[in-house]
Amino acid sequence: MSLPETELAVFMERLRESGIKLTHQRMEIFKEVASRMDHPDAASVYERVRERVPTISLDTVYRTLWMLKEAGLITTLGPAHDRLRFDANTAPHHHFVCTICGKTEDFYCDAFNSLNVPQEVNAIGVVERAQVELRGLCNACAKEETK
Amino acid sequence: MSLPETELAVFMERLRESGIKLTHQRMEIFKEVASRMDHPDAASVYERVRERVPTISLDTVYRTLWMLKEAGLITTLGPAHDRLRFDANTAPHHHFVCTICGKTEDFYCDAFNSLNVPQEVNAIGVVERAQVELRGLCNACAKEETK
DNA sequence: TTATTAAACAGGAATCATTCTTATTTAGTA
DNA sequence: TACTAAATAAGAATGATTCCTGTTTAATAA
Repeated sequence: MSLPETELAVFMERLRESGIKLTHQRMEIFKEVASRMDHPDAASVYERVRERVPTISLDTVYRTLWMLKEAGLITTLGPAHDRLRFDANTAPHHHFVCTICGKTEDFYCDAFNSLNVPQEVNAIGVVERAQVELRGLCNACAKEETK
Repeated sequence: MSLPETELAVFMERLRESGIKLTHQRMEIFKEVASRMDHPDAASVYERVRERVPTISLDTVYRTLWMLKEAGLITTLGPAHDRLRFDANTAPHHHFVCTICGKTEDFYCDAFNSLNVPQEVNAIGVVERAQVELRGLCNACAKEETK
């Protein structure tokens, strides 16, 4: 529940320098998502923040989370902003995911195929497969960016 | 478009040994998803298969894709069967994802923080972050499994 | 080959997450 | 304290996915 002073200060500074208004709602949403070590979905953030700000809307939660992502203060899990995708490539391979358009490309790398899983993970579960996920800008989106 | 004989044989054998009926629809859906190197969503598979089997339903495509995943013939991208999740952990870390329940846990590993990205990837785009994604069974689901 | 039956199917309705629209409120500034 | 562009709340709309129900079919055995 407790949040380091610095994190909150970075958040406020980041908004100010981008000319984004610092609202009560944004403050509470950021505090909520930053204080949680699980990976909450929007509905879960909404439920919790609502205890403190009963009139908040789900739409505001979504808008704020995307804004935080835009500002580089949080990230999303899974292919960005996109729907479920299926993969029939059963050979060992890895993924490059564009953080803008969500495009996912396979690539191959022997070194990545034989990663040594750390002890620590055994406490969580049994690993069946290890994949490297590279996130960045694909060439098409990089071209857009330079405008 | 062409699909190695062996892949199709494995598919048919896998269904037979599980007592799952080999239908025309399942055959076409598997052939479609197995022959594509992109990562199609259900709607895209549906559109393509419909050219050959005009009466097929979207529901059948979904059911069949999940069945193929259950049988280990395909995988899904992103957190399993689940919605978009947000992550405020900005420190370098990695993920363990349970393939059954979709639960995602952070873990830390210095060796994984400094992976050498292969040349090949430069042709795709610019990498901003490298994360290892371990997939497997979490302890809770493993316990369920042993029944 | 034909009959039987449980499984699978098609089609449409229902659900659920996410986004959009619009009228109202508010943070930042003068 | 007043002004204004930006942000909000509420509910409608959209879009993906799943459920429901009556019909069809693959697998099996006579």
